[in-house]
Amino acid sequence: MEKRATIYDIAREAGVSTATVTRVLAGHPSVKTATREKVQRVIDAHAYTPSASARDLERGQTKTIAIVMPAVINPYFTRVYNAAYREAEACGYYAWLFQIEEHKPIPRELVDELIRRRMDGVIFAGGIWSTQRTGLPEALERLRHYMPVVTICPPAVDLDCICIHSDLVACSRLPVRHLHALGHRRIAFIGGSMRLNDPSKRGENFLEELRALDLPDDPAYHVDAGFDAESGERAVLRMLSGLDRRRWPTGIIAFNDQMALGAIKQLKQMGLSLPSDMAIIGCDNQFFCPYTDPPLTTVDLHPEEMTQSAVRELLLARDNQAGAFSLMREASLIVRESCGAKLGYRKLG
Amino acid sequence: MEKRATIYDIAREAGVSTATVTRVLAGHPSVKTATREKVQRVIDAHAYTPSASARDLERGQTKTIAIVMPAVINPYFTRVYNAAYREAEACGYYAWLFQIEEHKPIPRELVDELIRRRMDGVIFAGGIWSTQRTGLPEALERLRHYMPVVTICPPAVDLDCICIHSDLVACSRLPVRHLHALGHRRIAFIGGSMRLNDPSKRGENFLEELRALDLPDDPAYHVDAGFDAESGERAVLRMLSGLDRRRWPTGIIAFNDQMALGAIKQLKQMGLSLPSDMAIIGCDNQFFCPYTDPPLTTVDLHPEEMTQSAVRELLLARDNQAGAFSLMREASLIVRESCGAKLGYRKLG
DNA sequence: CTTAAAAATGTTATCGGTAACATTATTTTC
DNA sequence: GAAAATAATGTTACCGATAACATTTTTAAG
Repeated sequence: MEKRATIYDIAREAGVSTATVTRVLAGHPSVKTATREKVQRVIDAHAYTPSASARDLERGQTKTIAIVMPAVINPYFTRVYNAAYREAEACGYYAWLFQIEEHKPIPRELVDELIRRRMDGVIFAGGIWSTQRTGLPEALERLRHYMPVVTICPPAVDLDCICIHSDLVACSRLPVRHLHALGHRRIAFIGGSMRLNDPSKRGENFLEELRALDLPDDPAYHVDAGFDAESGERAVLRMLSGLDRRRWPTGIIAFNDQMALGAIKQLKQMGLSLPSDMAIIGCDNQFFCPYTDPPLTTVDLHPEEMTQSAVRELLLARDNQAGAFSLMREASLIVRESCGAKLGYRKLG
Repeated sequence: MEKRATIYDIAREAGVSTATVTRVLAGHPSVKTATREKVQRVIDAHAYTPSASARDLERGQTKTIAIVMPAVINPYFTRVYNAAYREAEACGYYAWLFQIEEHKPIPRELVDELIRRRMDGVIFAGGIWSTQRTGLPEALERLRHYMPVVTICPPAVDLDCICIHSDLVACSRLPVRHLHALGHRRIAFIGGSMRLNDPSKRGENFLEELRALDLPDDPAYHVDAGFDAESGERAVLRMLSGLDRRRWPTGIIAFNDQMALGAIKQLKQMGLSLPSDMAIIGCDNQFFCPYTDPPLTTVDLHPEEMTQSAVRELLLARDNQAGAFSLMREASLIVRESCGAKLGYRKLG
């Protein structure tokens, strides 16, 4: 690779000092037009681009924020990442994604790397971590000395940082009430169960909603599973095959849309027709929801808006030194046809 | 934020020189055990992490490669990104994703940023760019002076760099032959048409396959569209509504799985039953393919493997100074049920 | 035409590491 | 026990920018 021109080369060739070159680069006003043009010509001639390492070293900042998330294979995280990238860009920053494994501790090495690379801030996202097992609090404790941190995840125990999250109570209430309003009485939940120490408490919230409506909270109506489509299949199979047909639920709420996808397949395979024999609701409003058969009713957590707030608050926190606080984003039910209703967009309190 | 400890602080406190600290950091053998331990204690006490900016500046490399791609909203690119991240990590590098807009020119500002940030290499990915309009050749010309470049995209005109691509002829041949073998004679193609100056030539290849098999290459059998599910819907509607029912194709090949998703919905909406009334084939083997109804037969381009090669070749190119060459990855047909066949996995020559 | 004020430019310490080279301490060898 | 070899550590120039401060040039004021 070629030897790069440095600011000294440019200064020498333009017959000025490096300070003047810096001024031209920064668009500083106190440079004579003639000088500016002369320097600019040399810059252009060499296609000179100043070294970010050198600048960062001197300035003590990198104009870069880190996003730490589980694999972007999951479309939800794809949306988070995209929103972060765009918002950062709009604020004159770059976003850098660091992937972690969903259910493993955050590697110490990664935390070090974020500090080494002098990130101007970090966003941790991940709705389904168990904060205990991932060691988020410890990572946070270390990072907070060096950079502001914002999390996009359930407001779990004593995370001493800015926390953006969605209304996870509504996230359970909306679908339960929707099904209830449509006449369903036996409602089940698949995935991300309470037994997994799920900080989002989706399972617990689900149960509470059932109780609030005097519906049966039969333990057979919620089963553990992974978070992908195949888990959805398995969960449905496991639940229904263990249950006398007369006790089958009439509606199923899935932890996310992928699981709903799998559930739909399994239900059809068992000979049920949807939505008449079984209603189903997903979560996340993924791109494929309008294209399932029947189109999937789901909950939208508005990850883009949450992420946008996260980036803004992060950048604000750099200056303000603001303490910990949390911000909640409401959830919306997106009604399609998988519950038999065809009402367009609608919110339930 | 806190003042960070520097290598000088550590050296002073440990009563050694900075060189010794550097040696301890690098695990250099010629440090007495006692000294090493003493220094390490101070390092640990301060949780000292050396500045990457300073190191990069001195070393002239960043241990970072850039991936430049259209939005990762598209699951295909998600897979590319993931594979790149993993492979880079396995090689001791970090991967940094930079997003661009699919059909707009690569911003000059982005190219500059890659140079400024002293990336150790760049991978451009994107199957569907028109290289002319994106200005890839120009970007490449500028970048190649500073870092090795690898593209994962159709081997378009005179890209003077390492180019990894999939067998795009097979990508058209496989589905056409599959349908032909199942008895289909009127076969249509939706999306990414030749009129768009598509460097992947999927449309052209499709036509050639038809001709090779003496099948009708009626222009009504291929329609332009975008690349998402909605485009698939529209494309099918447009094609079929413009065609006398007796001339309808019996099989449709979609540019990608999302389009196939839309096509399926539209076909069902028109009252057709799949696969008996219409066969359909997608491309990319996305996660949702097994979950469409019927499960979608598709082509797998093996993006993960391609990307892995891309990263390896890129890192190799740093040392070897190797010239331009290209590497092709074969495509596989993944047979499910959307064409009426249920054969499991199978390849067609 | 001075002189003060303002504008333009230059000088240089600094950011935090690395590593070549120099120096000092410790062994080894005879 | 002195010289030579080796091990351990220190000194310092350098990487390529930035910006505070100093200096020179130009303009304005009297």
